This record gives sequence, structure tokens and C-alpha cells, in this order.
Amino acid sequence: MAPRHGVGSRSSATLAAILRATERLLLDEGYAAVTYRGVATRAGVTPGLVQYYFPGLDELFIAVLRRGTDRAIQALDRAGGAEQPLRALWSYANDKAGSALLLEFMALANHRKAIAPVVGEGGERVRKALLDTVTRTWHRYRLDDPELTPAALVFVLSAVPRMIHLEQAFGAHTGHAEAVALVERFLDRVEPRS
Amino acid sequence: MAPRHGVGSRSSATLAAILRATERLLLDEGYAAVTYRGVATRAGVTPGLVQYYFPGLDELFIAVLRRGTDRAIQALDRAGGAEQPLRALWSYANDKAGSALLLEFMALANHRKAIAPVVGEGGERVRKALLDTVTRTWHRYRLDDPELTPAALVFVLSAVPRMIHLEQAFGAHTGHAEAVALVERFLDRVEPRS
DNA sequence: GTCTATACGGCGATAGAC
DNA sequence: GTCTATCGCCGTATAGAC
Repeated sequence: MAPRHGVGSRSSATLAAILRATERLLLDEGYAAVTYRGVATRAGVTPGLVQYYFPGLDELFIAVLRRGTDRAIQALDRAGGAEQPLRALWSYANDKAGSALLLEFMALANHRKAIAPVVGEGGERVRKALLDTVTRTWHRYRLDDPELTPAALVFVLSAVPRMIHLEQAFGAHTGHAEAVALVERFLDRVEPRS
Repeated sequence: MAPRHGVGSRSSATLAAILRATERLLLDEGYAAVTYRGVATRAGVTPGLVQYYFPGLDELFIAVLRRGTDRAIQALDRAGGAEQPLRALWSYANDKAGSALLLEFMALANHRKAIAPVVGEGGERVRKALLDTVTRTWHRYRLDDPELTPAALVFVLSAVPRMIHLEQAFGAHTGHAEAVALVERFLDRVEPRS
């Protein structure tokens, strides 16, 4: 008997092709280009079939978002988050494609109310995973500023590279190199390369 | 004789109503809700008239963007940028509506190629105005870290509140209060309230 | 110069055919 | 499980009223 696929199992090759096509479309042309026809063309299926798996575009966006969040968490685990959490975080937030996807989902969340809570949950899940790891190794660091808490550091180390990538996408650059140098000098001091 | 208006002078009441309606629509429902029909309804004119002034939606977006950038520069000048540039910058980047508009324009820039360079120019114009002011007063601050340059500081002070507002829009909050406390303690130290 | 009316193809969503 | 037909809204183009 052939393996069971279908909408319930969420494991068919068709489904995977649709999710891949949607993510590529998001990165290449932005969320406004994600249409049933466009996704279907890129995935090699008919528009009606895409709509069969995802009755509304919101469901499609949410499926791509959840898959991306799961992958980010797994990638962080593999990236040695336990040994050098600050560098793992810095490297994670420096991902260009990740920043571009985040922008699309933030914009989507702003005017599709079904998307907003899912973006929030995904973001908080990643942030808290990072925060847990950094808190666990916090005793290693010799920091003189009592206001520099794990939460503040995790936030700034996430926000700076994210904003740099967003700005680079439209050609801005003022202060980028200097901000990166500032953070990397900090990392060299508190979490030297092994 | 009645005052001269018209598309060349860009000063008619109709034009102002269209730009106001577009900005409100961007904030309330995101750029995907900016349609000729929607703008026209909010501005109290016909869709064809909006299209007369702005033959494509790109031109409409660009007009709103330029107006917003001009106003931001003027607001910064009025906000005592010369006396306390770091606090003026911090207050400027903490503007909630400004962050929401920026998000919409960044997302637009990502998949409407005519918009990207205009977003870039506007962002760089503001950033460089801030950088000039901070550089001019840089000698006042007693900073021990040689990597903490005016450009790095301006970037971080812009990026942190911007990202906080973006994340708040979809319900994330982890690290926000701590990051704000960190920055405000820094400001109290290097640029005490007058 | 300012503004209105209308037509066209593409879109998301829905119902239902096969 | 797969796909088609249809509906109302969209951006855009155009023709013309005042």
C-alpha cells in the first residue's frame, strides 16, 4: 500500500512544493505577489489545488511562518547555542533571508489580523529560547553595567542586525559598519572566540 | 483673482485631502488597502480624480513618503536637536506612527522597484541630519569606548525603539522594557536632562 | 486644468463538478 | 482528491464633460 498523504498528514510532496514556492515568492517579490496563481505556477500545480490545501491565503502564510520558526529554533540548537550563545544569536539575527521574511510577516501582521498572533508567538518563542540560553551562561560574563540584563542584550543583539538588513534592502548604509564594529568588539570582550 | 492651484503647484485642497487620506489608510490598514477607490472615499472625491493627480499608485506612495520625510526633518529641528541631540533622536525614533509608516514603506520598497530608492534617500537624509548634529556636540560626551562612534550611536538609538514598536504591533514584548532602561540610563549619564 | 464615467483583465473567495 | 465556473473588487487605460 502506498504511503498515505493528504491534507491531514501535511506531508505530501505537493504540499512541500507549495510551501517552498510560497517562501521563494515572499523573498523574491514580497507578500503582495503571493497569489494562488503565482504559487501554483512556481509549484507546478493548478491554482485550485493550492486553494484546496489552503482555503485562504492566511492559512498559507501561517503554514510558511510556522515552518520557518521551527527551522530557526532547530538551526539555533545546532549552531552551538549552548557554548557561545551570544555569537549564535548574533549569527542568527544576521541572516539576510530571515530578516527579509520577518519584514514580510510584520507587514502582513499589520493588516491581516489572523496573522498577527502567529507572528507574535513565533517571535516570542525564538526570543525566549535565546534568552534562556543566555541567562544560563550569564554568570560567565564580567559586565559592570547593572542595567545590561540578559533580556536587554538579547533584544539589542537581535534588533541591530535585523534593522541593518532591512535598511540595506533599500540602499541605506549610514552607521551600519560602525554599529557592527561596536557589537563585535563587545562580543570579543565578553565572549571571546573559542 | 482666485489663488492658482493645480497639479503643478501641488497645493490644492483636493491634493492635500488625498495625501492625508492615503497616510491614514496606510496606518489603519496597511499599504495593501491603499486603492484608488479607498483613497477617494476617504478623501471625499472620485477615484478618477485621485488617478488624475497620481497616474500610478507608486506616485501616490512617493508623494506621501516625501511629505513625511520633510515633516520629520522639520520636527527634529524644532525638537531642540541642537541642544540635546541624543534625546531628540531618541524621542524621534520612539514615534509609534512613524515606525508603522516606515514598516509599510520598507515592505513596499521590497517589491515595487520605483519606491526603494525614494525610501533610501529619505532614510539617509534623516540619518545624516541626525549624525551631523550628534557629531557637532560629540566633544561634550565622556565616552571611554573608542568604538562608540557618532554613527554607531545614531544607528543604535534609531534601531532599538523602531524595532520595539514594530514588535509591539504583533504582541511581542520580551526584552523591550530592559532595552529601554539600558538606553535611558546611558542617556542620563552622557546627556543629562537639562 | 479639473474632474467623471466606463471598460478590461487579474485577483481572492466560494460553490460545486468530476 | 483534484479542478472549473462564477462573483465582486482591484489597477489601469481611455474618452470626454466642464
